[in-house]
Amino acid sequence: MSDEETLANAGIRITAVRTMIWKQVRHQTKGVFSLSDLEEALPTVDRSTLFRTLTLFSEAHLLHNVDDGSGSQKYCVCHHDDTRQCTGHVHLTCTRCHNTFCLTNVSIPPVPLPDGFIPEETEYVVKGICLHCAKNYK
Amino acid sequence: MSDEETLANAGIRITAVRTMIWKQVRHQTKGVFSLSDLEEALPTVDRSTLFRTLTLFSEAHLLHNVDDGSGSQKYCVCHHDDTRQCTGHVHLTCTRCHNTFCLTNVSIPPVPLPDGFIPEETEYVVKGICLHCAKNYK
DNA sequence: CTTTTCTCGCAACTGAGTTGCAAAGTTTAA
DNA sequence: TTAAACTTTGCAACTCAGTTGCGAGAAAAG
Repeated sequence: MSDEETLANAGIRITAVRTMIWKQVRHQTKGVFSLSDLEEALPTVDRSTLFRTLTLFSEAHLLHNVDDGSGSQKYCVCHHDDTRQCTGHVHLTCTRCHNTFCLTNVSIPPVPLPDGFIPEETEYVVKGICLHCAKNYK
Repeated sequence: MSDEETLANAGIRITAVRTMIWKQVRHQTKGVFSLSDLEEALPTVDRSTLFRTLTLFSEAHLLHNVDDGSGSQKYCVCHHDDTRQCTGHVHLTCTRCHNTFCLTNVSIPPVPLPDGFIPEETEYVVKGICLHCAKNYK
């Protein structure tokens, strides 16, 4: 499926800017990225446009939002047809390089919740030092 | 133990402002609070002073920091002598009233981590609707 | 081809966090 | 007890991420 088809299938109108953003988002190395990461990669596109486009993609379930506790919103490409599969897994955040990684194959173990609380979404984030940083800075 | 003794025991120099902040922090109703909450409760004290004092208390293990994914730093009074017991439990965040609650008796179930990753801290946050909001807004 | 609607970039603003600096307060030591 | 040294506080200013209003230009509809 081409990039344009992916957007069209999600009900998103195709423009040059949106296609460019989608290509960048799909082909970047980081699994989880922030608005600032994207800003750096695409300096010709305005911050507000990036923000609005990410919001659009997120609402269309092409991306999902990740709260990694860094205080800034992160995004991650959905690789499943079912959006529900995209959330619900564990994330790792490196306290040195500040990258966040998805453990897509590790789902979040459930915990008992108090009666009457209606759960909507769960975040499980492990902060620590990633393999790469542990090697280089040790 | 008096409020002043608590501060002194933690190795914190006592001042009128610090005592005032500590009293407010201990006697407030919310379990988990933000800098803004405190600002509202103590309008005579400057934001920067509140910030520096919270950081000080946190370093002295009188408080601990909570990342609830709201994008703003939250704090919570430590009720244990051992700081380690203060973290490691599950938090609930209400998406309606934006309050965060500690489930101090529910510890975070471990997950398998990739080899070489050195864990430091784990956040487990369940977002949803709290009992109170579920009743009132249903 | 013209009208209507959508998209984009610019500028400006919000809110949380943070810092430099000088004034006020506290401690130390003569 | 008083001067010097140090600490704490408030003010102002700044950063950074996110967000919004608006007008110009692009795309779609008729």
